[in-house]
Amino acid sequence: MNLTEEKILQAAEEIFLKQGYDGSRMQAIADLAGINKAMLHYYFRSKDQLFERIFKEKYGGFFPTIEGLISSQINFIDKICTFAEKYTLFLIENPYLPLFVINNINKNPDFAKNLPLNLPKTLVMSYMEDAEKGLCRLMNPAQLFMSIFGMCIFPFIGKPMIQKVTGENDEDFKELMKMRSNEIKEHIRLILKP
Amino acid sequence: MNLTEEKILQAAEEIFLKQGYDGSRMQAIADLAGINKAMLHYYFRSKDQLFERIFKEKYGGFFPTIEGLISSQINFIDKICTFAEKYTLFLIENPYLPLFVINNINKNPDFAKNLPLNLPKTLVMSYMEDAEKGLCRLMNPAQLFMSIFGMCIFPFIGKPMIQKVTGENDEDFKELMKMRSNEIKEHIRLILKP
DNA sequence: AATAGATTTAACCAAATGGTTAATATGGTG
DNA sequence: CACCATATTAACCATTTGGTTAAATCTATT
Repeated sequence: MNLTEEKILQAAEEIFLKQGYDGSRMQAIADLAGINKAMLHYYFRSKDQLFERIFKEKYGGFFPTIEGLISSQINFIDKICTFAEKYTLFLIENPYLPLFVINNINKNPDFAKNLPLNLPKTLVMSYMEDAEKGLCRLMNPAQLFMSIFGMCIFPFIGKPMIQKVTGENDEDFKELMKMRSNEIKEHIRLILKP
Repeated sequence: MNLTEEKILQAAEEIFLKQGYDGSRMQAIADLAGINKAMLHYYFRSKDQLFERIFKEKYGGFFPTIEGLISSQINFIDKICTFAEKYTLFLIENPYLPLFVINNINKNPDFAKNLPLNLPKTLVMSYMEDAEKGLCRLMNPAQLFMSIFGMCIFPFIGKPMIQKVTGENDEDFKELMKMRSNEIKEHIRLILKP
């Protein structure tokens, strides 16, 4: 992979993630990459193709696959708590990802077709097993996972609002997020305790 | 308020809410309203002003004010549960609102300045009072409210993904949402039980 | 009916934007 | 060096888009 191509991808990622497809300008990407606009088309033909390249690379990470964890044989509560922790740490490093992915799937629901569903499906199965054994409270798994993903994702899509309510600056917010995973784990345990 | 003006506002609301500012075309709004594009500028001068009109009208509803409820003297757990129920019902009727508001506040954080903060602030105070009395578990209120709002909002911003995972159609999804408020109330009670 | 003011329309405009092209530079290879 | 493919650039193009204008139509008041 050549240097120009990489500079373009890096710039495109930054612009597309923050501005979305409609809000992004090819010229802005070129400027950020420090190259001529024609290079974008030389390497990626069109805005659509450049965007799709970034999107496909990024949205797979929406349900980050933590292979070893989800297929391991530990009990569901520990498994989902570990997942929530790793997911939160992942989102701290990729704070723009949730809104980016959500927006593009809402705009073009066809993209959802390619979503890697193994993670949520494996988790649901893992939950059902333990719930039937009486190891966790029984409920509709969709309801459970909406709550869990909501707790994990909301801070990152609602950051400006949260900061407005709490009056925190970015440093405070990062601190709040560091403590977030412990709090989520606690909430999950309370919800699932039989 | 004259008829043309109302038709414009109705069309603008539909387009802006679903497509966002950048994705919306003045021509599309005019077409939907069934009038000439020049009328948009005649009544609202510019796209920005038309958008701001819609946004200000809509985003106040992100924290729907339920005056009687938040200032009532019932215990916090019942109060927040009732709030979650009413909020969910409100979102079922306004499913595009969360993503719309979130996107525009993320794009232009200055808008957060005008957010009506009385609702969250009153709720936090109400929580602190009861927590100190030992009526609910003590924790960082920001963490609590991120979980609650996350549980309420996530289904509406993640709808296409949820449907992909569960394989549900729109009818099924609406049914799932009807049961959502009971589930959230249960989760909140479990999280807050002292 | 005549006048005046508000409303509506078709045609137009300038800027922005995604995309193309033709010419030029660059770097490796015989 | 001469050659050739690749990489890069400036200038250009067609379309889209927000916005304007001048003329036409409607509405009420005298």
